[in-house]
Amino acid sequence: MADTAIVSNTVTLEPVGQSSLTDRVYAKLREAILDARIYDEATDLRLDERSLAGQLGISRTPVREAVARLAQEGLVAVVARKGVFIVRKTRDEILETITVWAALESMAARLAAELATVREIDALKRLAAAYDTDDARAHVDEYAEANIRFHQAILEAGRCAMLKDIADGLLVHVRAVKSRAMHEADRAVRSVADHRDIVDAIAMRDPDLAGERVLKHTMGLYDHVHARWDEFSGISAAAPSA
Amino acid sequence: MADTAIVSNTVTLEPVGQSSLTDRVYAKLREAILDARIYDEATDLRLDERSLAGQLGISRTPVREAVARLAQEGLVAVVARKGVFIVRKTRDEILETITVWAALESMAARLAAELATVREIDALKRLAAAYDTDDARAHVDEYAEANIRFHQAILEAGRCAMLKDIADGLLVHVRAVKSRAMHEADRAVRSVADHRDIVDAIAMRDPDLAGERVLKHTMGLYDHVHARWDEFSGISAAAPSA
DNA sequence: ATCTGGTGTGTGGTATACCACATACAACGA
DNA sequence: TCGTTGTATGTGGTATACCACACACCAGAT
Repeated sequence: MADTAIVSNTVTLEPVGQSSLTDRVYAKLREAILDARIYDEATDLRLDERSLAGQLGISRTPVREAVARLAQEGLVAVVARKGVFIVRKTRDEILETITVWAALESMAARLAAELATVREIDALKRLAAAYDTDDARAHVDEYAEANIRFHQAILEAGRCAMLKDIADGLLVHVRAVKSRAMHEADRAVRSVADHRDIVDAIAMRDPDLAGERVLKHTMGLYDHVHARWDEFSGISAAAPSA
Repeated sequence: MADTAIVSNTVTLEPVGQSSLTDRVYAKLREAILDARIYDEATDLRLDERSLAGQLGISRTPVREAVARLAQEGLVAVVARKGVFIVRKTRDEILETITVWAALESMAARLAAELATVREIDALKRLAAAYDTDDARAHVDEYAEANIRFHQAILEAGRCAMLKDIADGLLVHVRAVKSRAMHEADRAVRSVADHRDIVDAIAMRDPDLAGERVLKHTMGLYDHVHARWDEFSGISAAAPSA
């Protein structure tokens, strides 16, 4: 009965962990799918609601709601009376995703050119300069991560939460492709140069230029995937296969 | 036992109404919210899962799943142990929505300039020419609908389903604002002119120009809302109040 | 008259049971 | 041997029951 108020009432105490089971399951599943090397052939694409509920020690209900969210997000597809399957996007879907991503990030760059603080621009400069062309060539996987962070930073500098949220939703699908494409040496090199140009445009406070450069940069990835999709069969986030 | 196959087996029979209850409830609720004049003050923002289930003659489960989808879409907000509420977007959220919309449609216009068929371009021309400035001024509400159709057509001409899907999701929130803004005579007039320019750019097969014009056009709406939000209090889709 | 505390009621959250259908496989017939 | 058909089993879809908490309201004390 006591201990409801541990301290004097004038203190604003923590809003308490309000996350529902559904939320936590959703986050867990999403993370699991994310580093599950989706595009790694032979990865089990199947999810079983009952089995998941069992493993997590909860009922099917929150699992189902979490799965439903993943489904709307396009990460999984649920087929009545057949099962829940992790979605492996087709070439065309990946291309569409890249297109949307380009649209969003380009707009963010425009906004960033107008709104970014000098502090943010400095941060961008640092991110863009962290790897020179040789570094990028040498530590490709590491650079791929830095690359993602750079683009995230631009999205954030745009100060439009919705822009970033939608882009984040697509990130899962773009990530693997991006890191894979990065393995072509010339692409990593070009990426470093492009990033520098993009930051320059933002620093010059030129929205049109910034937007255009981001657009061309991302559509470069589009062209790359468009031309060489077949080589992407069986890609994975980090692929150690003997 | 019989009547499983009504006709001979070589006939591919209809895929049957495969929509689940959840899907239908989702569609119904979405539609209901859409023409519920969300931004009409005094509209009841509350949704009751049990009551809805009762009205529809089904259990809470599909209703909950439908509500969850609407929630992720941002149309409603569910608060634990308090209720489900239709979301009335704030000024800043509307502005963000317009921004994202601009990004998507601008990209669609770029693509349309490259990919649209002559037939599609003709259709766009017709949509843009259907109302001249006087018509637009005279039949504002009617024109507002035509306006939406024009923008939808551009999204479609881009041949990027994902672009259009995401934009459709935002449409609900943009719609009311757009039709309201249209009531300022000069905006309707400018809109007609802008549309013509946009189609021209697409017809000229100039992606950069098309993208830029759509961007400026939509950001015009942004500026308008930015400057005159207060007058939007209590807007509605079609407001007949005595 | 005002404040305090308990209690009733309604909400979304969760657990559980059952359903209809899809699938695989075994049993049977030609 | 091959094809057909019945049947067992597993899946997501739906219905239902119960829970914990939020909130409003009222009784009692001050």
